[in-house]
Amino acid sequence: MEDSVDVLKLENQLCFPLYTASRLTTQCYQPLLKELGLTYPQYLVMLVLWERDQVNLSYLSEKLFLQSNTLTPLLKRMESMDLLTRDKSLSDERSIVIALTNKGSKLKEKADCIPSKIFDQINLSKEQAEQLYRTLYQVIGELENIKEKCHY
Amino acid sequence: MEDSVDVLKLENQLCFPLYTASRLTTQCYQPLLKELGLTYPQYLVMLVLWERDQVNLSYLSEKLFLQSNTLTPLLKRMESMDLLTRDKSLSDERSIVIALTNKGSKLKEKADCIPSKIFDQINLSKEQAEQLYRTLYQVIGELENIKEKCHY
DNA sequence: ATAATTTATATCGCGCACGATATAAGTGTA
DNA sequence: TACACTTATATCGTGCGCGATATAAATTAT
Repeated sequence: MEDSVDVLKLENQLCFPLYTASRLTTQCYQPLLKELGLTYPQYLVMLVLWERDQVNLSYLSEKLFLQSNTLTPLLKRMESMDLLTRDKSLSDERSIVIALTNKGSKLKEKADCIPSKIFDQINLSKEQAEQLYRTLYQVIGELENIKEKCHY
Repeated sequence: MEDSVDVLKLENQLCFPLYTASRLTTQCYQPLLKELGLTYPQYLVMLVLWERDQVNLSYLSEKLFLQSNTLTPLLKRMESMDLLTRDKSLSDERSIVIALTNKGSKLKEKADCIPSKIFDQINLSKEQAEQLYRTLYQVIGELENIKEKCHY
């Protein structure tokens, strides 16, 4: 970041390359995920469910930093794709349980090769990637903290 | 990034925190940009135009890594907000010239305080921010290169 | 026990973002 | 010169993503 008089120059913004890198990486996923019939946000949902099946919407919301207004339609589409089911929880009727179908579970095998293919395209060294990872989660932590404070 | 057997664990993905940090930072802009009547992508367009007025759509496309299918409606809305004008180029009728209005130009003054406010929220050290910036542009460079190659 | 408050999720409206495609103008080749 | 090809932008359809709000169930307070 150059010491520039004009703070409003595009090249002096930190969030713009963040936004752009995010979009470009998501684009890289598209052809790979197309073979699985998934969009990138759907893929993220699957990652969570492959790791822990039968969760409520809040759990997905917490893990993915996405709200129900985004997740509800997204999960509905995935249900219609027979990847998962959405049922009311027995212990709390306001809550829904999201569970993988067999088809949804089996999709994991096809997804196995994706992370390394993406990583190859990004072409960062392992050290750079780790540093980037840590910084990004630091930013996320900061912004999540701010968000929680704003609720009071 | 942990050495984990399961490459498909959410915590082992690099692009997910990238995606999330991008979304969260964009959210931070919202209340600030709301006062200017702008969305984040519109703000980016303004950054480019404040720096260099009277450009064609391709220029914006190149600078912002956004395509015409995104930019055309976005610019149209900004034209209707009287921030800019879109006119056919005299030298090439396929091309349009996007120029700031007085209202659009003056908005820069109100935007002046935004970058520092955002930077404060992110709360990275200057060194961390610079490192992040460099790495992000490195990723962008890599992925843009791949994209250009895929056109052949 | 009842009312007030909170919580889990859904709905609504709008602005992107993007793959695919269309349209018209400009350029290159035979 | 005419045709083939390329280019600049627009259109189309779909899936998010998000601020704002609604609905119903659960919890808390009185």
